[in-house]
Amino acid sequence: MTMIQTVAGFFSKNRQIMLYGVSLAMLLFLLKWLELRFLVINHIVEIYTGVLALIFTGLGIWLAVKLIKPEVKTVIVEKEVRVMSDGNFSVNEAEMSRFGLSKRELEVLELIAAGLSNQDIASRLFVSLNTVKTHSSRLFEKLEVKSRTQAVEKAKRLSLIR
Amino acid sequence: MTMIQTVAGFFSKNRQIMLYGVSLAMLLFLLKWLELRFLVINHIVEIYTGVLALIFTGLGIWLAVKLIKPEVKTVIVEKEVRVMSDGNFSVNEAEMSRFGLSKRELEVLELIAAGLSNQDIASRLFVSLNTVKTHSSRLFEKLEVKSRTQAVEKAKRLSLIR
DNA sequence: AACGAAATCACCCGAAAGTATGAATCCGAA
DNA sequence: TTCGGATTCATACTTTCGGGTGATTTCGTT
Repeated sequence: MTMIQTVAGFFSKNRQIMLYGVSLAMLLFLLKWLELRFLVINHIVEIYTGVLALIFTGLGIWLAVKLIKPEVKTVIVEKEVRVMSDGNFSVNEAEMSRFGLSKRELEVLELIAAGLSNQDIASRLFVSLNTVKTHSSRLFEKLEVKSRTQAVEKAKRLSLIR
Repeated sequence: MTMIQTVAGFFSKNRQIMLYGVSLAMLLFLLKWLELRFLVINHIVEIYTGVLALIFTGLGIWLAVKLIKPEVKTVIVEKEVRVMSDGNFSVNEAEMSRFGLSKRELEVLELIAAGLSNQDIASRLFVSLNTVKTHSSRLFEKLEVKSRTQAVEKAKRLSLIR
């Protein structure tokens, strides 16, 4: 902020200026009134000065409090966000050979795990339904399971598929 | 921090103080000049008041700046940190309600995912096969799938089950 | 007490899945 | 070239799954 802008900003705060003027006027009236009644003439200047000092010191403090910008402190908090394990690791080659699944059987297994029906898999692989059944039966034997759901469960558990 | 930076920082942080000081000096000069030419004794009170006002307003501001602790405004910025999921987090409650699965339906879903047949599930839950079929049918409707394998795939993908 | 959601069970039917057996073709290794 | 595994397909059969409908009971809420 430049000095020009500071000055402009100060004067743009009209309410403060108004308040300032009104306060001053009222004070002068009060002083005049007091002068006529109670205060002794030979101390009027000191009293006047003291009152002015107090008032304008207070005004200055009030202005400063209003104008000073709060210091901004930025705190960076690390927030843990759990994400799916990104599956970048490949399928378990060791377990792969252990069950002796053929390439085609593994392919069928993956499609079964994706939730496809045998007919869907047949269409996808351009083979007959019977072929898919044969493959699935054989891979069930090799995995020692009795249904496609068990096969998927075991295959995922052993990371044969992701 | 170097001396240059310190001084620069001081001036930048106390622009308002500087402004008041400069204004005061200029005003005094002006008054001296005016006193020598036009204004004399008959305006001394107003001038004195103005000068006092400026001085003590400046004093007030200076005091405030010196004594008042700057308000610290704390801004918290959350930074997301990706971590591998270790499977310890519970099922997704938000998605849970989205599908409106009942307690029993979720139970059946979990057993289906474990690879059990409907008959197995019936035995495990001590209910009839028909009951399991009803539950599974209803949960398939709610999950908008057509088979147990698809249900398992979707449920695991959405963390409805682990 | 009335209500609605949840849970339970039954029966029927068609579709899908799985088993068993046999067979043809292809392809890489011995 | 021969052999065996892999792949393909077929037919027949059994089991399981899933949809549809209807009914009863339980239980918490109003």
